[in-house]
Amino acid sequence: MSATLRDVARAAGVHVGTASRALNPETVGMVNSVTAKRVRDAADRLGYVPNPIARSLKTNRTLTLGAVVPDITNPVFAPIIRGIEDVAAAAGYNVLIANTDDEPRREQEQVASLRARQVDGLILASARLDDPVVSALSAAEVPTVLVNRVEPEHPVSSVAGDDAGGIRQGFRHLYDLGHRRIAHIAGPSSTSTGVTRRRTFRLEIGEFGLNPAQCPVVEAEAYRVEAGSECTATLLDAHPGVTAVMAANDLLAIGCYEELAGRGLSCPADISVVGFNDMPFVDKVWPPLTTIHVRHYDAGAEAARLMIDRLRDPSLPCKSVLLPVSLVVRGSTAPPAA
Amino acid sequence: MSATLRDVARAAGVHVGTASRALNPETVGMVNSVTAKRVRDAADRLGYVPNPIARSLKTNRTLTLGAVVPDITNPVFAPIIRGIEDVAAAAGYNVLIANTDDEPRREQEQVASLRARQVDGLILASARLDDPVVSALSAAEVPTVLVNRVEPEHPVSSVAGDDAGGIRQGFRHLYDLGHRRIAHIAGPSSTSTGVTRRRTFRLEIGEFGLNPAQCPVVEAEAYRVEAGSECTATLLDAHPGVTAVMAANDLLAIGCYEELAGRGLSCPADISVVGFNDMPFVDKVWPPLTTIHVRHYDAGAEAARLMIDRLRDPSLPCKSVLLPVSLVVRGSTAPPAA
DNA sequence: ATGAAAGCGCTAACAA
DNA sequence: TTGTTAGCGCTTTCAT
Repeated sequence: MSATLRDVARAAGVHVGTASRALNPETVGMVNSVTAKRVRDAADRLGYVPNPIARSLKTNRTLTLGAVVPDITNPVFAPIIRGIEDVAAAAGYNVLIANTDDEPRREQEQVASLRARQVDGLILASARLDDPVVSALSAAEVPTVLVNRVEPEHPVSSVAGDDAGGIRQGFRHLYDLGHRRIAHIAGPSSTSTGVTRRRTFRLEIGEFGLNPAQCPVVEAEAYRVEAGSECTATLLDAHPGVTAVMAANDLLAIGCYEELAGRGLSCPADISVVGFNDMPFVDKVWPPLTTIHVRHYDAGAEAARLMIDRLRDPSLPCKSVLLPVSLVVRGSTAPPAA
Repeated sequence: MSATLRDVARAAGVHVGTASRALNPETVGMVNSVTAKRVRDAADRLGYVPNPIARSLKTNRTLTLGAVVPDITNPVFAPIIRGIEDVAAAAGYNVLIANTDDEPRREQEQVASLRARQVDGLILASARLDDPVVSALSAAEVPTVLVNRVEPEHPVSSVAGDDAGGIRQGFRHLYDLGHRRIAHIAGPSSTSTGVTRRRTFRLEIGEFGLNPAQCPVVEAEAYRVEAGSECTATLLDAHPGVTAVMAANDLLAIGCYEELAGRGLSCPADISVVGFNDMPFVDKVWPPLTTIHVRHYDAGAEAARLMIDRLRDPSLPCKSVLLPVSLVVRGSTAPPAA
């Protein structure tokens, strides 16, 4: 096996305690610099690698974060994870990832498992609205940061894209193009993104003086392509006059594309479509999707930063960060047919 | 803080050793079943959660696996990770993920960091051909499994898609369509996928009796969209007569699309394109990409299975699994123009 | 500035 | 079957 601190101490002719102090940046000040050097040399010579398990047992900190996402395979969450990992790694933290597939029970289990593993903090991208897991965490005073989702009820830190701003930009874009019959495929009302985007859409109808009866909203069961198709079908059956649809997310927009194609309708000639998120490759579909760009990587990075700051200074208050988003105009939007 | 084993023991009126045995499935046989029940009840009552840190310190096993990928954001690697996580979780293992961005130095650092964290085994999706990291791991007898990449030189377990079979299927498809001037955009020769796919392509030229001078190969610097565009440009400049291109990967194929579009060439009317991997959304680009489907999730799952079997029984020999792949014909291939 | 020693929570070897 | 005890490798308090 590899060398232990005791081996290093012996090789340097000091006691373990001294060796420990010499090797720890925070305590090296307590030790004579020449002794410290002797210890460091011995450590190098023996290829000493500290055992974080032993340290954790003593310090009650694992330098490990838990990250819970619905599905790491989802193009929205992968960059979030990457952002978390990058800043965590830079701060000496590792991150344990868990997928929930959006099932409350799995979320519960995964969080329990991560807590059992003694993670120092939990970053949740999977929080539902009014999620009991979040209340439990907050009650247990487990450092928690929400990302991509928001929880107005509990005092937890969170970072998310500016959902309302995004919808506003998309709406204005369609309006400026001349659309007056705009539909919304809303996300699940169990998600904060779903409800915020939908609420903002509703508000915009009034804001622009459009006729609510001509601007229908239909809610998707989940942020999935198939749900987007189904909603589009419902939408078009009930409101054939719609000239544009604003989807709560790119996946739903793609589903919308499919239903449109299935009906022989062309986008954007017959119907314009706007997505949300600007996932990778959404610029390669046909037509290239006009959507709202969200900086998911930055969201993850910021969440990790919040977490680490909080860990360093537990007295820090909760903080909610809203990341700016931006409209990316591509090929799926055009003026309505005359 | 939460209850410790000592608390449980006290509450149950037994000694820690007994409590430990009673709570551990593998040793519960050594303890009187009524005592065991008493201990279990006490544990439940106190909400006892074992501290894996303490256990690890004693047992030298962390029940944690390390997974090293170039980039978790890459649609090929996300499912691999997911496969790993799912089977790992089912076996009680957690997974620590590290990204290398395909930089050898980062790979080295990440592996070192994971080893320092005492992971029980390492799954590498980032291995280059003849990777010194792999030799080091094998020399240090760290349980290692390669996924998506293969290392013929060292005795390590690996699981990968059938690269040769995939290229053969794609080649035959193009040949059957009538193509005789088929080009290959090869992956980096630092990857086993790059060299195997390229070598097989070369072999197929002979196999089908085509003229090698009319079937050029150009190597991409990396599996990236831009590289695909550049290679296509080089290819078309030097061999304007090519009627089909077989890309070593979907990203390269998409890059090929872009260069084709840039030159006003149409796919598949002017040039057919075949990808490799069948990444998510590649069926949504235009034209829908004909490609080789690889079961990445299964690859990850199988890799984790190999790892866990090996951990349970270290005497098990190394194993190399080749996953079958299949051609998915979509819209990017057609007979050559007359 | 350094040494000595206790102990984090658990497992396992040994005793009884 | 159960009790006892010695650590796993480290940090940290208390002496010196």
